[in-house]
Amino acid sequence: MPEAFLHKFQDRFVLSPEERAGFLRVFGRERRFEMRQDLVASGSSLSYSNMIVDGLAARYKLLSNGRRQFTAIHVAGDFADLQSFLLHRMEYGVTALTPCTAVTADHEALQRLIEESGNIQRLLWMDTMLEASIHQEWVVSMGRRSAVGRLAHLMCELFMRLKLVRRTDDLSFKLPLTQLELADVLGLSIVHVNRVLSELRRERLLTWTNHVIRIEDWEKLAEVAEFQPDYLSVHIL
Amino acid sequence: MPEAFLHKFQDRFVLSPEERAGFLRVFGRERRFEMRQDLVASGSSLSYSNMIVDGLAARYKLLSNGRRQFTAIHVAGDFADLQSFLLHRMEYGVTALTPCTAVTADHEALQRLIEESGNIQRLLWMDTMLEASIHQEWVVSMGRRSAVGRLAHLMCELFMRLKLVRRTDDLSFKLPLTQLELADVLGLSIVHVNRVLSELRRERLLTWTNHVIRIEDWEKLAEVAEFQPDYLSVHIL
DNA sequence: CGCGGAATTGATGGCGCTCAAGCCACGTGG
DNA sequence: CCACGTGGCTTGAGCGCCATCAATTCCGCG
Repeated sequence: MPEAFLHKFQDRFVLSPEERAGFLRVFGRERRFEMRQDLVASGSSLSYSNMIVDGLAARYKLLSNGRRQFTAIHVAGDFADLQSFLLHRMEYGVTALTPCTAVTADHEALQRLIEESGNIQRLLWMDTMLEASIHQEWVVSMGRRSAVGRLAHLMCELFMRLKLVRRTDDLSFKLPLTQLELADVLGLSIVHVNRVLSELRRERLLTWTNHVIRIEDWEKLAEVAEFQPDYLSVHIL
Repeated sequence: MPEAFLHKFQDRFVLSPEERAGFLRVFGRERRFEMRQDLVASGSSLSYSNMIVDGLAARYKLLSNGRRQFTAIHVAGDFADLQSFLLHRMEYGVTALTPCTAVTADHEALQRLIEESGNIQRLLWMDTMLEASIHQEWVVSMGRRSAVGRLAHLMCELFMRLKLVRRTDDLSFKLPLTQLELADVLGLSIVHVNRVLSELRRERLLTWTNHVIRIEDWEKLAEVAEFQPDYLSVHIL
């Protein structure tokens, strides 16, 4: 299942068969998490990192009087906490947004793998750079996009990322979040998320029923979002 | 001058004398940029990367009808566009916020260096992870902090980062930006930045005169900002 | 059927935006 | 020396987006 990770890089990065095998071998036991269960607590130190292979997980930080902000959403093929490998101490928590399964990469094994293959280290480095790109785009969203644009942009992004790892179905994908969680992703209030959603529905850009997002009008949605997929290093669709 | 880069990691990461020498050798000619001159244009491909050695630079993205959002501020010791090394195409612009000098690291030389020393590749990887941490904290700021908290937090962050590379003087540091630029960093309007600044001044938390920020009350400023410096992987002050 | 969590809708208020005007410092040229 | 232009800062008025609070309604599930 960790193959999803490799899908993200498509033809941009090819490993030799041995590297590929070595990479896949680094992943150990599979663990299952309930919705809302934390995979990793903020402040902890770990001897392994988690890669999501199914479901959605998210990083979050808490502020005083209960405010919460998600800083990243992880889909299949994403490392949730590679930070713990390099920086030794997590400064955010990771929680399961949906029932979610992860495989672990033991840090010592990862270390050995990297020493054998600088190529794989480069691949992991590239992955964190891609993450950084996404963070930056979120900064743009929160700073300069309207609530509608922000939501539209997130939906475009998730669609593209899920498509890369083959978790979409035509123009729709599973998104079993609550509106509260979406609010904490977007930096909005739950009530306003509701209204913005209804606006996108009214304009026939997308629907969200039974926990499934269906994009009704990709062109218009991308226009409202001012979505430029370059930052995902993707060149499809 | 690229030594500033190494300061950031303090004792967390030590290179052997040879690695250190090799690392420093990779940097070539020094280039000087005027205020508001672009070091790198969005969309370009480069054969080298820029490390800031003096002044301030910033990444930005533009949206329709003139909106601009800075996604990162770079101080001495920061790579402005390491992205071009791994991803080949810049998806943001980099501009000089102040007169600014940079040294270039040729990609081919960088490549050779990395092949010799996985340790250095690890160091660079760590640097982009640190960047990602900062981006994430910005997301938290923009999503869940008030305008006052946001500005306070930025000042705390800049102070710590500049201190690490020895660009502070007691509790003050040079920050020769305009309020417009600050607005595009914080995702606020210029008018509101002005008001928020005057509030911090009124509360005697900081002053900003002659392009110098002076923190008058670190404790209170950090409290208003809810500043937790862990994300900078710094353990001083 | 009844419960509880989530979604929706309405009312109200405030933070932060826009527009507009005025101020100040600085440089330039008559 | 003054007139003028320019760029940045400051302040006020008014408004709108989005938050908060409070009801209801919807829906899945025991």
